[in-house]
Amino acid sequence: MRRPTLADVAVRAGVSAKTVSNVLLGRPNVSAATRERVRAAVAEVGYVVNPAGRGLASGRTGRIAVVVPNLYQPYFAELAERLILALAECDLSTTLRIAHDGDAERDAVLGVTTRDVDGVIICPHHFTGHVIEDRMPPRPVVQLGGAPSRLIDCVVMGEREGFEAVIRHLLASGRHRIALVMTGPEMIEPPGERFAGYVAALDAYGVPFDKALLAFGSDWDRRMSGYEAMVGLLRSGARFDAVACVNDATASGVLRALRSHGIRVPREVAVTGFDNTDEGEFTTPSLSSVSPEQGEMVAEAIRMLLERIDGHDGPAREVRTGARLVLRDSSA
Amino acid sequence: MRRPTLADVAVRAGVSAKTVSNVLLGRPNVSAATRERVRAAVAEVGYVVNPAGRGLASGRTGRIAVVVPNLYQPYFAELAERLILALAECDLSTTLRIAHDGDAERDAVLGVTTRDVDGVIICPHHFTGHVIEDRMPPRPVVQLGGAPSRLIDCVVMGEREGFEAVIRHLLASGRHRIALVMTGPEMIEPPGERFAGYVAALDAYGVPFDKALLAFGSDWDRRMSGYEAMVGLLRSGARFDAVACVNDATASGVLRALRSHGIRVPREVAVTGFDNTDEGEFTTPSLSSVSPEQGEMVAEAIRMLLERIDGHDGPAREVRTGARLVLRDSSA
DNA sequence: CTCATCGTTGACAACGCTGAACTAGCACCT
DNA sequence: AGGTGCTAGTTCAGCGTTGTCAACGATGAG
Repeated sequence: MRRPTLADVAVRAGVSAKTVSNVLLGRPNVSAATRERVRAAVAEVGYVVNPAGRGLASGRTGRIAVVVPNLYQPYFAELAERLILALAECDLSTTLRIAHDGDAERDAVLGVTTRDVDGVIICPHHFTGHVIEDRMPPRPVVQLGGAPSRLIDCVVMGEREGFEAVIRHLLASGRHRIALVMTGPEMIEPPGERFAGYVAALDAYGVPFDKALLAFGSDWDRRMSGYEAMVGLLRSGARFDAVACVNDATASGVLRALRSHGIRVPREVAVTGFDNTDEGEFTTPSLSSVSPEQGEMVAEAIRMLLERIDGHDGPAREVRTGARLVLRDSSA
Repeated sequence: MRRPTLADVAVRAGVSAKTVSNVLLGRPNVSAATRERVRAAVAEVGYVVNPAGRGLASGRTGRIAVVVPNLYQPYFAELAERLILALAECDLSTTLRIAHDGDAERDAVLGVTTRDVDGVIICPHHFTGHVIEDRMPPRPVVQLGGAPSRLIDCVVMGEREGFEAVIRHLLASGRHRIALVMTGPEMIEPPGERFAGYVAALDAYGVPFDKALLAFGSDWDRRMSGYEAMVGLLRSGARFDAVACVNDATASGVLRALRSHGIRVPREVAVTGFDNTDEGEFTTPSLSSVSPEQGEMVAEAIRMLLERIDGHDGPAREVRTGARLVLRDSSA
């Protein structure tokens, strides 16, 4: 029982294989009657295109590479899931690549490890457009989150605005010594989006910036990293009444550190996260956070990528999407 | 600047295209000298195979579909990540499919939604081999976790053994009224692996089984589900000194429910999870759990799948892998 | 009534690769 | 000398699809 081919459908419909192909590709210049006859024949013989054949003839694969640093971070897992489902809606299949470090991300963007695809959507961890220098990626690439560059289309989550909003919320509740738990010095210089939001909010309230309130974890999104950073800050003797964390996982570690030092949240110290992951609802106390509009981010990324694949040329674009403040017990 | 083809390499190396192909495929009947010459030529012209061409000619795609119910559960996210990386080691690319419900899982197994692949690895949520009845999948399929069936090769995580171990641990610490938080009645009838482990441990200690200690959540792995189940159990007035949960996420919700009712863990009630996700280290208190040997599971699944793709025929096989008890504060 | 035009369809040649079948050369045996 | 068996390599014909271009019939203008 061979799998039916275009030719089989063609015989059935009494037309040439090429006409069947045209119908399937939605090409113009096929009469409605023929179109209908072909569709019927396709259904009757149970035809499905062979992507290998199509790929060979057209030079396209119908596949998009989605590159994420890992899947254990809920933020990336959710983003990957949304991307896969949204791309499937567009009849595009997906190949997921895990890029553990900056080199792997660069290779994915430059097409070294992503050859068999029409385009790449990268959700970067370390990556910024700068690392590829002047080498243009051989295939369309869209960056989803992270720091934008002049080279690659980028969807920028409203990190700055979101982070500023959460800091303003803390300031408005009367807390003025707000510690900031980040991942590494590189988030300050060059200033990361979230750090910029922090500074902007302080400015708006006329609160002086105090370097002693910065704490750095060793690893971006491990809970342990937040724990270590918090312990370090407590040992330093710095005084603070709120802790803003760059993400929920870090905040989870911070909460644990505060608890183990007998500091009550939010009574003595308020804590906030970022990303609004599922977990935040179940920490003790539940965690205030900022929810990026992932649906919007994904839609924009796919739109831009498809335009590029369709041949759109021009300078790198930048689209900003929104973020929403989610208040829970940890900052009441 | 055309992308180089086999023919280009062949000219460069002074052999036929077929010989280059043979070298690339590691076929015998090529002298060491020729082999070396070809390799050099490949490197010089920067040749990379065109998977579409290869696929069309060979009938294989070099791609495996990995099917998971979602990515927001750390257990599946980690499994997917491991699978992707391990398959990449074997020069197999991966297409990740999200199958939200049993129908989607069945379609993936039966090849309806997974056409362009050489094989399928399914990490099931609802799926059991029975739903496909007598329809044989058109492509090799391996099931990773879940309930085995007579139809499909299956890697069974040592759920029964692992769950029995954690219950024995609770019993050994003197707790005899052990509540069990599960997802739905179907885990009891037909008996799920974890439920079987629970019963076996009770038997071994001569502790009578008490139906009043069973609690059911609405959803498999949502934290909220554990929360609701626990609240229900507390309202029922049942008395217990330990709660064993079918997974960490459920346990996280249970901890929250106990806390909000002022019940101290582990002083009054011990709590255990399953899966040993990262999160368990950061709950309050930290969560005792069972760690499945995912590395082993993944390796076995891939081995079986490759054997099938290589033409191995025969009845469905079943491989059991281990699980390891991880003790933390929640059951001290 | 003829000719140009337009919309529709078909013939054919790729696309890059591999399987099957074949050949040339050599060593070994009878 | 002639057959046999093996290795190293080649030739050729597709695999299923789409792009190019030519051919066709119908239509409308002159």
